Amino acid sequence: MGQLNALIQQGQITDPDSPRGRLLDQAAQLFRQKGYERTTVRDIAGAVGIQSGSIFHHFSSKEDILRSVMSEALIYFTEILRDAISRAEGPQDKLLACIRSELQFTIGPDTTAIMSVLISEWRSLSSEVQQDILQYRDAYEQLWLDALQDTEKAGLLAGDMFVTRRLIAGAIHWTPYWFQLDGELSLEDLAMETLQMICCGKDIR
Amino acid sequence: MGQLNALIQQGQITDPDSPRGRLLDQAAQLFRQKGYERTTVRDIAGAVGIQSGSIFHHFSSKEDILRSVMSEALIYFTEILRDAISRAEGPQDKLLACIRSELQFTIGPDTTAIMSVLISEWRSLSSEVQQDILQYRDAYEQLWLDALQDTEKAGLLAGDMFVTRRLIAGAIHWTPYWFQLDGELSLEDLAMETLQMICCGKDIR
DNA sequence: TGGCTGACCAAGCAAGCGCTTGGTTAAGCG
DNA sequence: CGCTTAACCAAGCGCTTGCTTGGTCAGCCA
Repeated sequence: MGQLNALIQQGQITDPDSPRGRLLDQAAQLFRQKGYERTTVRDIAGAVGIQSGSIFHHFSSKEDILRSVMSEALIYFTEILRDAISRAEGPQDKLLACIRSELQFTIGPDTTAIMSVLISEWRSLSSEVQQDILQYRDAYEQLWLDALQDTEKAGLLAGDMFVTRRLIAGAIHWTPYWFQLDGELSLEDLAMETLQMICCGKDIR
Repeated sequence: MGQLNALIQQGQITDPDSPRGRLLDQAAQLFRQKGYERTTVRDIAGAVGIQSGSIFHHFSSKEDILRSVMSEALIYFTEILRDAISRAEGPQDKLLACIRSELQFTIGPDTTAIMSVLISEWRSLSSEVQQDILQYRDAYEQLWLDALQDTEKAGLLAGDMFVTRRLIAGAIHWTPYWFQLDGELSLEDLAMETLQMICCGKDIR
C-alpha cells in the first residue's frame, strides 16, 4: 500500500480518490463486464454520476481512458512484483513469488478488473498506443525473465525459459474463466501446482 | 476432409463454397482481425462482394453470424478431435493427440481464425446464445476429460485432472500471441513439451 | 412457356455513438 | 475583494451502425 502512495506522489499513477481516478476505476469495471467497444462514454459517466461530455475534461478521448487504465495497471503491477521478488530468497522462491503475484493480480480480490482489461482489450488500442504501452509491458516481463534465468542457472527449470514463461502466462491469464476464490482450491495451492509444473521432475524445497 | 463432407451432407455445417459459407468464412477472418464489435456488416458484405443489406437474406442478425461461426467451429473441431483420439493407441498417445489437435486448431495453417473467434468473442454473445453454444463446447470438453481420466488411471498424470485441463487450455489458447509456425520450435515440439508438463516426473515412452 | 425461388441491389430509416460547444458553479489564493 | 482554475452541465452535431423495404433477375422445374 505504501508503494501505491509513493507512485501517486511521483505522479505515475492517478489517485483513486480523485475524479479522474474514480473514472478510471469505473471504466475498468465496465470494460471488464461488457468489453471496451460495448462500453459507451455515457456508461462510464453514468457510473460516476456525471454527464457524458464531462468525461472529456479529464481525458482527450475514449481510447485515452483505456490507455490510462492499461499503463497505470502495468506500472502498478511491475512495482508490486518487483517488491515481492525482492522479499523472496532463492531462485525457486522468487519464481513462486512471480507466480503468486500474477495469480493475485488476475484472480485476487482487488485487481481482477484491470488485469482482465490488460489481457482482453489489447486489440482495441490503435497501433500507436500499443507501441506506447509496450515499454511498460516489457519492464514487467523482464522481471519474470530474470527470475526464470536464475531458476534455470540453478538447474531447476525443466523446459526452455521463454517457452515456459509463455505457457505459464497463458495458464494464469485463463484462470478467471474457471477459478473461484472461495472454492476448494486456494490461490496458494494453485501457485504451488503451477510451480511444480514448471520445475517438473525436480525437487521442490 | 471426408469428415467435413459428411458433416455438410448431414446439414450440420455450411458448405464453404455456398454464399452462406463464404460469408461465414470472411466473417471469421474479419472477427479475428478487428474483433466482432469493430467489424460491421458492411465490412463482411464487402469482403464477399455484396451489399450490406443482402447479408440478412442469409442471417437473421449480426449475432446470428457469430453464433453460426462458433457452433459450426465446435461441431467441426469435436469431430476432428474424436477421430484423432480414436486413431491413437494408449492413454498417453491419446492425450498427445488432444494436445496436438488443439494446437493445430489454434496455430495450425487452416483454422486459426475460427479458433480465435471461439476464444475471444464469447463475451459478444447474448446470454441466451451463450447457453445455446455451451452444449457444443461441453461435448468437445468431454473428449478431453475422457482422455485425461484414462491417463490418470494409468498413473501418468501429475496433478488434478480438471485443474490440468484448465491450465493446459490456457497455455494453448495463449499460443497465438507468441508462437510462429515457421520458427525454430515446431508445433510437434510444442505438443511434446506440453505433454511433458502434464505428465511431469513420469516417464514418457 | 410460365411461375417460383434463391440471391441480390439501391436506398434509406431510426437509434446510438464519440465528441464539441458555450456556459455555470464553487473552491482556492494573494 | 477580484481573479483563476478545476469540475461539471445541457444541448446537440455529424457520423456510423444494424437492419428494413420494395423491387430486380437469372436459373430451374413442371
